[in-house]
Amino acid sequence: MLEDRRLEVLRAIVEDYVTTHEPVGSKALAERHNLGVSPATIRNDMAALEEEGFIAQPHTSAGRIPTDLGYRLFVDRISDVKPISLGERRAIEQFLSGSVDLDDVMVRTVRLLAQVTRQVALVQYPSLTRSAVRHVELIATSTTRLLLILIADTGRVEQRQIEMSAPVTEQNLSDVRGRLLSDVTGKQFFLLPEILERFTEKCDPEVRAIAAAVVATLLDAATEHVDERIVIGGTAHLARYGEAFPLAIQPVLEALEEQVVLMRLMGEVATSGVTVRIGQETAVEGLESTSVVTTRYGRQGQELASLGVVGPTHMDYPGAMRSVQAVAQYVTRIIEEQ
Amino acid sequence: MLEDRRLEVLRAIVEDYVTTHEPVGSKALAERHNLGVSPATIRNDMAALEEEGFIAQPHTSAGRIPTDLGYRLFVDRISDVKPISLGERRAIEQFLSGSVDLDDVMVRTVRLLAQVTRQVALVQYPSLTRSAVRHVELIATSTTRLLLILIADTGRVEQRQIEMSAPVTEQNLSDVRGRLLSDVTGKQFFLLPEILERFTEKCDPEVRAIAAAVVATLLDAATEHVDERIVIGGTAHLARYGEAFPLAIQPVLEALEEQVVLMRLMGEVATSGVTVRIGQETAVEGLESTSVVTTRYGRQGQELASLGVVGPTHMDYPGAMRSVQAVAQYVTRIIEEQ
DNA sequence: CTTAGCACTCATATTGCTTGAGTGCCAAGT
DNA sequence: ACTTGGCACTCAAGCAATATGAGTGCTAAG
Repeated sequence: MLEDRRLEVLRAIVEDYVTTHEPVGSKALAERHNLGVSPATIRNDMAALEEEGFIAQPHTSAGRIPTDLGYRLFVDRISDVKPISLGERRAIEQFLSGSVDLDDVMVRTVRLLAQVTRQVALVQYPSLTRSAVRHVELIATSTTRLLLILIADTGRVEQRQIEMSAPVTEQNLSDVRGRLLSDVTGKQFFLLPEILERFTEKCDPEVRAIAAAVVATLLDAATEHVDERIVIGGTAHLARYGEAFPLAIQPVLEALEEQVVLMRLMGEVATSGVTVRIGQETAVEGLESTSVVTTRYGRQGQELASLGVVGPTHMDYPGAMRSVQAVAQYVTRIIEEQ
Repeated sequence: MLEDRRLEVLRAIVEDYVTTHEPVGSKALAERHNLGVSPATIRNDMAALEEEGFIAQPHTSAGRIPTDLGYRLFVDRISDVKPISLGERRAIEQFLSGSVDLDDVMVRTVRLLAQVTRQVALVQYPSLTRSAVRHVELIATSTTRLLLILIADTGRVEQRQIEMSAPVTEQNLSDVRGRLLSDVTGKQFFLLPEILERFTEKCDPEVRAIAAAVVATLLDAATEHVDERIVIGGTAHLARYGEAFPLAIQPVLEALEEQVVLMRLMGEVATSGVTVRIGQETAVEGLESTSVVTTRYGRQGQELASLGVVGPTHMDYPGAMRSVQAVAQYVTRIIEEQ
């Protein structure tokens, strides 16, 4: 059918353009893909596709390149994401195994993802709000200084100093510590505000000052800049395009250094499946000519955070989607083992 | 004296080249700096400087640019590092104050340094070996799983999982924890191997398995990849040069993603003062056409780690040296407050 | 030792020209 | 109604020839 062949032509254009990075013409298409029709016919289809806004010409005497809309259609309707090969599977497994702690897992993951996709990779630390308290520790580092340590079941550790106006006795501290431990251990972080609401009141008057300070700090640490940390890797891949493309890398690098931007990229992700945002769709200044492929990781229904890649709009979408998904799967597993 | 004027000329060349990024000619020099001599005289001096290898001509009919050797001389003998202004001082202070934990201090510092110098900034986490144990915590997360947490007096936290073959009772754990705490609290990390050498033997036979595992893990965490973490920021500044210069940014970005390379950059630093490595002197593949300005931070005699910037050889050396030094001073102060 | 004068060099910019990839359209074919 | 070969047309990119001028080195005079 006609409509079908047009999609075939679009797919061929996207695939060729992604590999060659050069506008593709009707003749080349007819040669490289056996579409069973002549260049002239393809030209007609191309004219139609251009009319509909899926492809464009850089200049009159050049071939066509896909528009953002073209990539969109490609991703939505044409491409099929193949499962990863056994070899890749093994490589991922090997790369991630042997991590000593959460930081290590994050760093290895981002490197792996960057290497596999040959793009800039982003990995967000597991959210505190979506995980549970494994342990809380409260230590006096001097008579008026406390150190609060929060350990999540994902292996994430947060620490905060607490400055007390009056000296704290070991006994009082121990009292608060004990109550706190039994109240919060194993609980989900997002439940803490509720759970600790009446914590201070229930304590002996003697230790209320400590309790109040500790609860305040704990809630602050558990909620404030909860999902802030994002690891980036593979920025060198950006330079690969450098000269040849309108992809000026400075704004991209700048955008990648803005926590706020990254949070938006990683936050607005569908809870299931792989999210692809193409060009303008990223809605981020500096990333207008890049695409972002992300997915969530963590057990289903309790997704911890996101990871993904950022690359030029002419990236290998099926490949990126496949790798991102596979890596997310393995990270989920590794973190649950921690 | 003649020799003096030649240095003056070199300084003028370096300064002009650093600001304009274009080869500077004799005429322009005579106009912009009042050297009191004519362009012809300057040409003679330039010929001599070129003979000695301090400057070079990109091509016959162009002005001169400094060579690595020229920058070296400039840094060693000519430039004077002015103290930072009160405004800058305030800005630094304000930027760094209000950090909630060590991670926060590191991130803020690297951003600050990148912003002030407009270069790529590197900040190394405080070395464990050079700091002391503030606290050790040992927690059972299941009957056979322990979590060891190390807190340094710099605020740095390390954590490790310990997998036991046999179940561990709370009492035994408490025993080991108590001994460990009293043995290591306040001690310098580099003394730990010695201190803990006979730890296991001194324990009750019942808890020796635990003790052995804990000590092994602790020593591993305290010594193995001790200085590995380095924070990078301001990579977008690299792109500023991008097109216009032989500074291909890909190799630079690649080098900056290699922990080993970074360690070499940050490790080989004079214990006092600011270290400047120019071009080839960096002895790092990918950084041949960049310079690295680093210094150590931390109390004198007990330097914790290094920080610095990486930029093109035609950077503003006095400015970079000044900023690096100033930031190091403030970081030292902030970390000691932690 | 300094300086003016001058011939020389050579990267860069400009211009005009050629080439050819690729298109759009039309008329003929199935 | 779609497909296809033919053909005129467009225009970026490459190339050669030329012009420009910044900057130099050298020489001879001050």
